Amino acid sequence: MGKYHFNEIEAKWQKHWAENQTFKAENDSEKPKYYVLDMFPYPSGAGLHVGHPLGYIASDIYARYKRHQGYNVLHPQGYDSFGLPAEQYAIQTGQHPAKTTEENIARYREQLDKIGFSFDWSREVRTSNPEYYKWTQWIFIQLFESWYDKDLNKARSIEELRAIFSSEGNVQVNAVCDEGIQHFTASEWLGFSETEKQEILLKYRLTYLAETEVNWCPQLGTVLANDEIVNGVSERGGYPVVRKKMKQWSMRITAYAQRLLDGLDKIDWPQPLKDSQTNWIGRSKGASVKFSVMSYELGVGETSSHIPHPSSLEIEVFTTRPDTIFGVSFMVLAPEHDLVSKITTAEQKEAVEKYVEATAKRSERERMADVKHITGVFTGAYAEHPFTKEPIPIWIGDYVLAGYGTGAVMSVPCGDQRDYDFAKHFNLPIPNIFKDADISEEAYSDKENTIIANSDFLNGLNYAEANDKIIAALEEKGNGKGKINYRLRDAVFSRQRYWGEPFPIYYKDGMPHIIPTECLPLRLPDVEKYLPTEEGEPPLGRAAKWYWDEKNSEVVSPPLEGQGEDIYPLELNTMPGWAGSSWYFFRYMEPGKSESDSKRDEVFASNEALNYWKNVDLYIGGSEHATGHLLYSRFWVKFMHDRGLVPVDEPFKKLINQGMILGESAFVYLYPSSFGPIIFISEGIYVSGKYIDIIKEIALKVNPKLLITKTDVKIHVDVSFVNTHNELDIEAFKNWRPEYKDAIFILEDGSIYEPNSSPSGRPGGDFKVSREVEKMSKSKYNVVNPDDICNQYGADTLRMYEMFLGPLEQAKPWNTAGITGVHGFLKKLWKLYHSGENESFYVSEEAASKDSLKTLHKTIKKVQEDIENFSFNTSVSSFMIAVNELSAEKCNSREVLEPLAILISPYAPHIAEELWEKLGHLESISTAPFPKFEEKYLVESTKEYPISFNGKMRFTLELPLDISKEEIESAVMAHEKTAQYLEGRTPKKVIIVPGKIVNIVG
RNA sequence: GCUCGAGUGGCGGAAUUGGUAGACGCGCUGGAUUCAAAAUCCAGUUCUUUCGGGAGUGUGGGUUCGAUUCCCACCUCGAGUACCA
Repeated sequence: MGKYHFNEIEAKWQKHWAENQTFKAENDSEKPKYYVLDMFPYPSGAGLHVGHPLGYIASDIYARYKRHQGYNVLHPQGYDSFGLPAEQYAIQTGQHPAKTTEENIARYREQLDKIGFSFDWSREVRTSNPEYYKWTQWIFIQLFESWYDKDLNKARSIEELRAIFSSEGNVQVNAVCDEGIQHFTASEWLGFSETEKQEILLKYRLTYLAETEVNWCPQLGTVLANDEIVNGVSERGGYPVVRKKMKQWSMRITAYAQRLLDGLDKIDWPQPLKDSQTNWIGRSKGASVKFSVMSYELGVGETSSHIPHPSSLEIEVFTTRPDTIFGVSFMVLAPEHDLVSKITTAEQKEAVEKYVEATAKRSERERMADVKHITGVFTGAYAEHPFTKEPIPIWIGDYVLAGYGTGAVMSVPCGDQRDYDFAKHFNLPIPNIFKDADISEEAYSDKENTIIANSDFLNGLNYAEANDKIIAALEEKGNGKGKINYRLRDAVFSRQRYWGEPFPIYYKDGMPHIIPTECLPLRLPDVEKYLPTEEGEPPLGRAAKWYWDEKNSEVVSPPLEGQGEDIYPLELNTMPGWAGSSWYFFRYMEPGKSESDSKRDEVFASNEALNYWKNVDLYIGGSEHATGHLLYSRFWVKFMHDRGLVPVDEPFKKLINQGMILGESAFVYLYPSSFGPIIFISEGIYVSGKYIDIIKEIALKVNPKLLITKTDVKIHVDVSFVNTHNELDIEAFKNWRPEYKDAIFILEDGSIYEPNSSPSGRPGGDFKVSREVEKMSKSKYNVVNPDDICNQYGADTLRMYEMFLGPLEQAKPWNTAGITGVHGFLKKLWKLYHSGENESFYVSEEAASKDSLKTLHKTIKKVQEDIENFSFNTSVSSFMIAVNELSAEKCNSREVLEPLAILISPYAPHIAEELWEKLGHLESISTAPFPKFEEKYLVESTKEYPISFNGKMRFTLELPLDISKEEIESAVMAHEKTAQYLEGRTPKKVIIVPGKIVNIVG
């Protein structure tokens, strides 16, 4: 009875919470609302490891704390269940991803339930559920049906754009759209065919089709992510990968660049995260400048007939330093730049093509990171300097990336280090345009302290003056203008994959058309194989029925030759992972479908729900989402806000990043002997090097001539075979892999392992492994499973230990050995309430001691501050200190033990509920008011002053707190130890900070 | 390469605004209890030392009566880098 039976207690309360729907959020409540959300988990086949719940535990503590504070808390959970791993698994095994996803979710749920989270599961969402992705498709259609009005600075409906075109053409329209759209009048517009109109409208839509560069792997017939490419070849299979242009759906996120930047000031996010979004968006002020390509009559070299219209070609560059334009001595285009093939001369053709081909094999990241190898090729062509009219050689170089800016740079080697290095390497001129600047060794890039020289009308001006003057001159000449440039690129939205949302799009006369919203969801069709088709089309190309019958509004089989005139092919790509996760937080606001008032079938979320919950108050997740999910969802929310779909324009008010929990991998050293079984070497023997002689002895019996050399081979061993003392369970290890069955083990003491005769009596007691901290992953065999921890120590122990490991936002290694400390603490806590006979439950109704009340109140203060600062690790320490003190004081009064149970309940909810019930309460502890801190219990009358000499603390002295500085000084100077440390010197100065410190200088 | 973050005992980490460095826990050492083990309890545990002391928060400088904390330069590790989620 008296013992802490965590397994029974936890099962009992988890059942109680589920049956009573204790954590169900209300959409209609007198209480203030609070919305706590975790980043969407992807249900992987490996299940949860102890690193995953870290953030969930933190947010759960916060959610429970807020309930104690009297809030109506929404704390939901669901699954981001579309994604690549399930598809990869489907390719390997042929199983439908829906099936494996379902299984993975069931496993996740089971694991999550064991940890005792206070989730409102009635609101669960799954992105791969048609009931959910219907609305992802619906939002896509809203984007398709919208354009961005720069004058009003918001998204508007395409219908309004059509109306403008019909009444006044497009000349006055100030929109974010494709480049180079021709102007037309209202009457011209009305004269266009529907297909022509669609073609034009597509250039304005917020989601549109565009040619974008991708990593194409011809053998796999698919596009790869950068991290699926290792050393230029595919991670899977090792096939070559090339950069290739492909027509894909894009999202005009660049329309929102400035608003995404401005919005950062309104949200409470960690500064590094804001910084990374700021840098990602990359706003820079400068000028766009056009350089004409020179015809050969103006340039040098032979005349060349392959330039179609001499001087009509232009290279547009963006520069942040237009003031340095007179320092331009060459230009560099990205090898993929459209103009490259048009301007390259016959002599340079071969070299250029070779270079372009070589560049196509390099990844963007590789090109950015590699600054050591300077490469490039001269195109043979020249551009005309807009002011000096001098010819400027045009080069191509892979340090210029096609997707950045215009994919071309004007190179000013005296002012930019990369240009400088390029010029030095290829022996190009480096004209100096800075007064008194030394550019013999490196470029001079300081723009604040510079005076422009050798620059015609800019001579003698500083950066700001020159900048303004040159922009004015460029605008006057018509070959440039001041411009704000963003590094942010439009987001590619197509994936050549199966396991994602189908686009509600079909193609008619080559133009995309949307499926009527009442026909949604457009369900993902079945395919017999999850690979691309033989023609290199995405997997949806394999679907038997994947055509749209416009007349009957249904998905049909492909039409036979000459038949089915209203039947059109459906889009074969699917949406990316971030589609479903860009709006899911709104779905949770609407009650789940099991509720009678749920409107989930009619709307993505009802207005009442959206207006009640507004935005997420606290969002916890990893910083790796900084520029993906967290930027895309802000974009979608701003768009939805523009179109009046949601009342807020930022999704997450406060955000906290949690760090990664790392694993402690175990390794065994291996000698790959050629003369017999594999030999494994215990850590100590390996480190000392003594193993060589031992192996020689073994080898001697086989063949005395064998040469034994050192080994540095070590392999991962499953951490479940290793105990907390780093000792390997040899028998379990031998059974792990058939090839280890007959292996020889050299033990820590140098002896050879014999089954059943190990010195310690247990199998393999004396074989040690080495440890290393690595990412926790299945492939490293270092995964620790939370349900194992729950079974052995309980969920409350797991929750507290995860918090105890260290600061929430930092990465830290998991070490199961340390968990006993936290578990012991919970046992001690239990004991505090079981001081009766035979360890039975006992609390007294008598007043608590002064010391106990002091312990309680300093703990209330600390824990409250800690929760509000997300410093959960330090509050676990405070609980330990509190329980240690109360145990020493033999405290058993209700006055202290009752508030203590509430205090600890966000962290260890099961034991808290159990104690609460034993204290005589019938209601769950989850909404009991949080204890109130009272200063009066903490007031001190004296202070133990540290007395320092020259900043070094030497002794302490207890003095009343209400005495004056002078009194402190005389008390300190009168102390015998003071004289001892002064060794006869007279102090130069005595620094006294009342209540803090005394420092004697001299 | 670029951007951001982190370096404190054997280990995880603590230290409110610049004010007693190492709280709390693990591990380790010794002891109590036990036939024994587990569990539990008690004491000790930064290093060094001639036992007076001395050194000490990645390295080297600086500011200050006083620096883990502020400033400058550097080193190492980790994360992100646009189709992993």
